[in-house]
Amino acid sequence: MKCPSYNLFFETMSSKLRVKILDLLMKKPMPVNEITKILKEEQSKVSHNLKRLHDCHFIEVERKGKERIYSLNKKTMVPLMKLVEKHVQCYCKKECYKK
Amino acid sequence: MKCPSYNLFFETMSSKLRVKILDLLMKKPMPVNEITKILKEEQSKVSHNLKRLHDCHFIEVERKGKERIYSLNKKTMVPLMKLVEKHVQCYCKKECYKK
DNA sequence: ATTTCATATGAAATAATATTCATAAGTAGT
DNA sequence: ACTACTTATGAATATTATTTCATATGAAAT
Repeated sequence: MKCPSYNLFFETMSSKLRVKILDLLMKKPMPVNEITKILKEEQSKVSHNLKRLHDCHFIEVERKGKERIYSLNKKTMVPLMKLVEKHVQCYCKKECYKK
Repeated sequence: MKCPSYNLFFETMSSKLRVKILDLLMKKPMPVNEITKILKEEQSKVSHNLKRLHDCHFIEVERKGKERIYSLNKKTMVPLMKLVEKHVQCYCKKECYKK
């Protein structure tokens, strides 16, 4: 079992594609080929990026026949995304820097 | 006023030096030359990285004579760090994957 | 106005990361 | 055992980010 560092945590989150994948998995678990179809990205590219996400325990895998079903680690990801969204919105909306 | 994106948020957090700077500012606000001395890093390097942190509103500045005092945006940074720490610890300690 | 100190900035050089491509590995069916 | 299908992986290449270096800016003091 790998032990993710602070930096690896954020580095892994700092890729557009990886965040897109996480957003997708927010809806429901799905196999690799479904992710590639929806995001229109190459399979190996997606697999490499899934590996990064998995190394950080942002996602989990389960075998189902030939497929591998990836699912989100909601315990960490949901509060994280909420926190970031709050911060981003705060500094994008007028209300927040009018005070 | 710049509006940080999700990716910029995480990208900015994904640098060892920048996280070190944030950790320092967690203790107290300080000017650039104090940061450079403590971290033993070049001034311009520190300044470039402070800019990134500031663009994302992770830190704030205040002028004081020739110096510029940087301080942490604790509102976002404290809960963020706690969240990450929790996640990292969970996947580093035995208890968490024994279940 | 010029010197000094503190910090910022632009651009080239360097380092780190991601993507691509070819191929391997695993599974299920015939 | 062979084929088809799904996903993983290694290594070369391409892309992106960081650092460095030279210099600019800005504030205070003389």
